[in-house]
Amino acid sequence: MAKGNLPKLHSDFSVDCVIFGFDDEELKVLLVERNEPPFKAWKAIPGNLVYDQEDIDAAAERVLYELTGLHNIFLEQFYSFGSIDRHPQGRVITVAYYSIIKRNDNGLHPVSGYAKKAYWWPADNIPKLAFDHNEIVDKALQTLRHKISYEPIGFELLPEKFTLTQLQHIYEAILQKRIDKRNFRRKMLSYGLLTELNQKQKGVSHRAASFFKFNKSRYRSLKKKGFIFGLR
Amino acid sequence: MAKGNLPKLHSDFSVDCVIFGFDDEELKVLLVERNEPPFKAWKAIPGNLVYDQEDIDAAAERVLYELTGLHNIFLEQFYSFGSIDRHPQGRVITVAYYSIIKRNDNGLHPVSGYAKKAYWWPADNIPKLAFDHNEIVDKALQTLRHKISYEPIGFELLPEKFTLTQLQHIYEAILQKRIDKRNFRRKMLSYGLLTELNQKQKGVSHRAASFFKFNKSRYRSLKKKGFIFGLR
DNA sequence: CTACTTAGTGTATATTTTACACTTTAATTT
DNA sequence: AAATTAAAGTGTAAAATATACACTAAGTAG
Repeated sequence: MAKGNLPKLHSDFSVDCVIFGFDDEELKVLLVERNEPPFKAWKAIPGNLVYDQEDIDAAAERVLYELTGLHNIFLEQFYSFGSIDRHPQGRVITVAYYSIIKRNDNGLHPVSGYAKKAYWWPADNIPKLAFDHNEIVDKALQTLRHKISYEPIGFELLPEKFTLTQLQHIYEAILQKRIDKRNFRRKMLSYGLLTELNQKQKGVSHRAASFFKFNKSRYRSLKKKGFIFGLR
Repeated sequence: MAKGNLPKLHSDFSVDCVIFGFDDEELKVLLVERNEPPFKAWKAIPGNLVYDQEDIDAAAERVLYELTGLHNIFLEQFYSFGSIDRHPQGRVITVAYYSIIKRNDNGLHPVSGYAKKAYWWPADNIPKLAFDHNEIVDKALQTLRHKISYEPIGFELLPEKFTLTQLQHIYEAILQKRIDKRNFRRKMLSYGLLTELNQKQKGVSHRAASFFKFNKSRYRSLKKKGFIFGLR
């Protein structure tokens, strides 16, 4: 695996997965503690080498599952990183994915051992990471921030039923700006894709908010006709 | 290189490059004729295996140079394709780039032999291509169509000096819709990024159009402040 | 029953987008 | 040299969208 003096016609490669979550306050990124020599550091979500029998999308799903115990999660490839010297152990090209998950209070259920030491970090305050992982997380963040302006990915961070205030907080956290409550609600409701449920919050010490759900299948059919769901 | 029965920890990989051009009428894609057995077909721009000593971006630039004789061209990675069976000769993951070039009447000056048989095809009428190259070209087109809505990539298809009508034709070709001339001009000029030159077309049998140039450095500084140049 | 906290709502103004048709200029034709 | 042809270049009104802004409603806690 060490770099040879003659060109080799193959390289190792891996998938990396940047995982975003939201805790009702701010956007978070899941980072794992790297304990292997030669140094100890945080790193972005583990890459995994990909095997010959596995599509890269499937490899990314596997990595995500091993870390979180979750299946059927929003997961999208966003860039591949291939500088010669990006990895100290030799040439490793990585195909990077980002994932957006709903954080529930049960926490994560990692399947494999290496994923045990994973913690959420504020997206706007990422520590120094191993290798080129800061670059990867940055690009994932850029992608997420851009994407929310033309696709309804905010809902991926929320449970099935959510309040408009929760949704607004997500847009504010991702777009990094304050949004007017009335204008936000008007805009979101104008698309006709949110259904108000006959349910309200319980146990809150103030007026209870209505729950809504997002009509995903209706969105998909509108999207085919050129409709854009987004907010700048 | 054939698929083994046991997992291998590496795979071959390549870069592919989808090249767009514009001939004052429509958007074109450069395709090369594939003559190697076992079959003959058009394919998207040649992938090339990447060597251990080469960054993937550099490899893409090299491929582009070999095909066109051009350097310093718009070139951007957009997706990686890694299905197990995408290539008949075994597992090859490819990092795909798209490029936008100015077509001048000199034509192309391919450097390497394999690129001699390259022809421009209308982007909306691509023939059946080898491997998964139709998928790759489709995704490149989607990327281009999306990108033009928030970045001034149209200028990459034009010479230094261009008329507003040329520019409009590019937007129409890429966005696949008619645009009102007055509204288009007003919008484009409103950004303050086009400088009208003291030069006009010559030898045209109608009123001669003014030439303009695009102020790229000014655009870059505006972009840093959050400015978006685009058209939907 | 009072205080506290967040949910929920309307309107006026500014900005942006859209739709639309004629005059100007240069070369070519007669 | 006058008429024809072809694309360049230009303004305005209406519609749609985005923005700015402040109070009332409802539920809980004390």
